[in-house]
Amino acid sequence: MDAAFLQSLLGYNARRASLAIIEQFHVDMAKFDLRPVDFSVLSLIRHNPGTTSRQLCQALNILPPNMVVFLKSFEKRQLVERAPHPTDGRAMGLTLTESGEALVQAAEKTAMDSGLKATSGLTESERQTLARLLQKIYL
Amino acid sequence: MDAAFLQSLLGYNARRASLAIIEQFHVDMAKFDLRPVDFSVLSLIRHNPGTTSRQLCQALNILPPNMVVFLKSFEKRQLVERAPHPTDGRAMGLTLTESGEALVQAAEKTAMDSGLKATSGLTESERQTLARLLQKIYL
DNA sequence: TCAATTAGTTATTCGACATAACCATAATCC
DNA sequence: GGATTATGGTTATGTCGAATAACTAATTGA
Repeated sequence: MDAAFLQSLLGYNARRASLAIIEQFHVDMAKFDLRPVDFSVLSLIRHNPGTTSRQLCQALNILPPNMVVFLKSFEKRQLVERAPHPTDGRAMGLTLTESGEALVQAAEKTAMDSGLKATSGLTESERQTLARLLQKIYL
Repeated sequence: MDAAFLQSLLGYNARRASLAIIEQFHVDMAKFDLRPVDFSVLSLIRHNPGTTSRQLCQALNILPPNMVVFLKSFEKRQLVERAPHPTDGRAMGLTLTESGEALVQAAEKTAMDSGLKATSGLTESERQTLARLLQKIYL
């Protein structure tokens, strides 16, 4: 099958590569029962304690109704706590629980390893180049 | 919002970048009424006339039941023709119709332009580096 | 020859993502 | 200060792409 033309398109390559990396990610994250989007949300809460649902939505391009579902499941799993926001009576400040902190810390370590595994054909310098070029596209 | 950790992950960058490119692609392809997957299928048929549904499925990682739906719509739009396969009585050989050929040819031109537009912050040499590194991941 | 495999199809399900409508609080502006 | 508008959050629902199960017809091969 001649796929030379498709392979000349950056979008095609970006999509195939990101699918490959995410598939590896999915496998490695299974032990934490976290999907990529779950991990992204939790990691952002970890590094931005007290953040609001709305801020997470903006950062990750997720719509509020869907975020509600994620946060509910995190609360049920006792990974995240919601406290009244100090200055905005409508909002809730989000923080990790102690067990959430432990889980996300371990998951972040796994996430880094997973990325290395998925790009084992690249040198460290190539990885940095790749990350830099990708960020130039979407940032 | 501090997203520094997520941005250090290749998978996160790859996903965000591919979404950005594909969004542009979607906009530019609207005039042909083709989604990215439609375009991929049609382009592969163009460059592999007589190919079978199964081969397309393998090349694009699409499951057969879903491919059936795509091909049906292409046939209805008179972009693709199905002929009995010369050697395998179960299979059908796929080719573009005359109007399909014209449409895909124009769409391929648009696809290349769209990729350039989505990566306008990159130099041509950076684009080539990016494509090469991405292919090292998924091929 | 006959069991196992393969190409293609139908019907259905699952899951990610989007829309519409709503409540409570905040901010804005006469 | 009070009415209006905007915003954070939520519920219910819809849409669409992707996956599963089950089937027919044709091929392969032991």
